[in-house]
Amino acid sequence: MTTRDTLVRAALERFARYGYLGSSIQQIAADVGASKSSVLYHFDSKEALLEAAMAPALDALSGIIESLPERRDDKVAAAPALVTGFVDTLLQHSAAVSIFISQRGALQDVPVIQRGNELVDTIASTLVAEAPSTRALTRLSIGLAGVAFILGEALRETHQRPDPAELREVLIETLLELCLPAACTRAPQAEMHT
Amino acid sequence: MTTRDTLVRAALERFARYGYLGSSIQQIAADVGASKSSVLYHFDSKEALLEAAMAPALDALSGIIESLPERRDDKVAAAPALVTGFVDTLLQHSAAVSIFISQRGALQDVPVIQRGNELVDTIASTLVAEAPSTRALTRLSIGLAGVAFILGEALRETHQRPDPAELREVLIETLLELCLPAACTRAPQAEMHT
DNA sequence: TCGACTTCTGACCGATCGGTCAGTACGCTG
DNA sequence: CAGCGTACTGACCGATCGGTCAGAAGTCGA
Repeated sequence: MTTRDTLVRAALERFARYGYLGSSIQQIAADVGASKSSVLYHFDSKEALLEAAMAPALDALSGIIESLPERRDDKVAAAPALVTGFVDTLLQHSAAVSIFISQRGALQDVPVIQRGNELVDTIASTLVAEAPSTRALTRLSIGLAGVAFILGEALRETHQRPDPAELREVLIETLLELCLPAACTRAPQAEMHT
Repeated sequence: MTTRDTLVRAALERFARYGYLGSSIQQIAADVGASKSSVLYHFDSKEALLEAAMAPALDALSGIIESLPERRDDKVAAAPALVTGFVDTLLQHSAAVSIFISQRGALQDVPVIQRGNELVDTIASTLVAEAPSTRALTRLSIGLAGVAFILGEALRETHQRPDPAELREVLIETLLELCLPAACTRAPQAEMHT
């Protein structure tokens, strides 16, 4: 593995755990036994390092939504496979996903974050294209943000690590449940109208 | 309104929007037309300012879980009212909730964040006391994190602001759905075992 | 052996950070 | 008026930040 790749991995972990603003180039360099100058030799700036670290995840998600419009037959039937692939991609890039979800507010001026925002907008508008109700959009947001949060939580060393396979199944199932319109009615609906 | 209260409000908004590490005392002071020294006169440190800003939200949530063990009759029947009160509290303190959820990783050494962590642990263990399965816990986490994310998103000026009343209902309904064990079986379960 | 290129480093720079401190303006009480 | 506590400020401090730069060390082909 090249020094550059090592730095990207270290940066990804640091940024996910302590935040982009909470991580210094010095610390990332120390993590891999290099100097701050070495980091700035491989990457033009701290932002460039963040971009290099986030790029694979963004590319993977871009790939998913590009191959999306092909299957147009039955949305409900296609949903499980779609959500499964989506969750697997999120799991593969959990650190980057966690960085994006929890820090996109503070980093709204960073280009790579803006690219992520556009990507999310595309996903959202695609998934709820035919029923862009506030309700559907909100449920989808809860699902995506919740899943991303779990991903970020899973890569911390505290608490016990859940079984990855079981986690994957629960994520897929829950996201699917939030994504599809509620087919079966809930029993007690509280005192809400509807 | 006293200068102190004004500063707390400004800090809450800054911290939620740009992150604790992304906000300087100088900026918060400028938001209210005061000087940096004035901020440090009212609060011993930047951490103390964060604590003062988060305290009302943490106190409110503490109040909720303290009044929890009283109703022990039927968990399922009590859930709607409980979740409703919970969501309303989160809505009242949306900025603080957003700060906590998205920055608790980067601020894990800050005492007020640790207090929040303990609070969340208490809530989680209380809500899934009788069925502490990974599944139930994960679903609950997704719901809480998702709702908190929506809250943080709602207080940004970008995009259109959704109808508060409708948002509240969707949040309650969705959280309730994720909280209660799935009473009715989903139709297509994909190619997962189980 | 001699450059040329890549990789990497320590020294250094200006800016900004959180925080300290001496001092000022003001209102109240005696 | 004097004295005192509250509210507030500008000047200043050390530390750390991201980033620049000149140069050292190694490799490689001519």
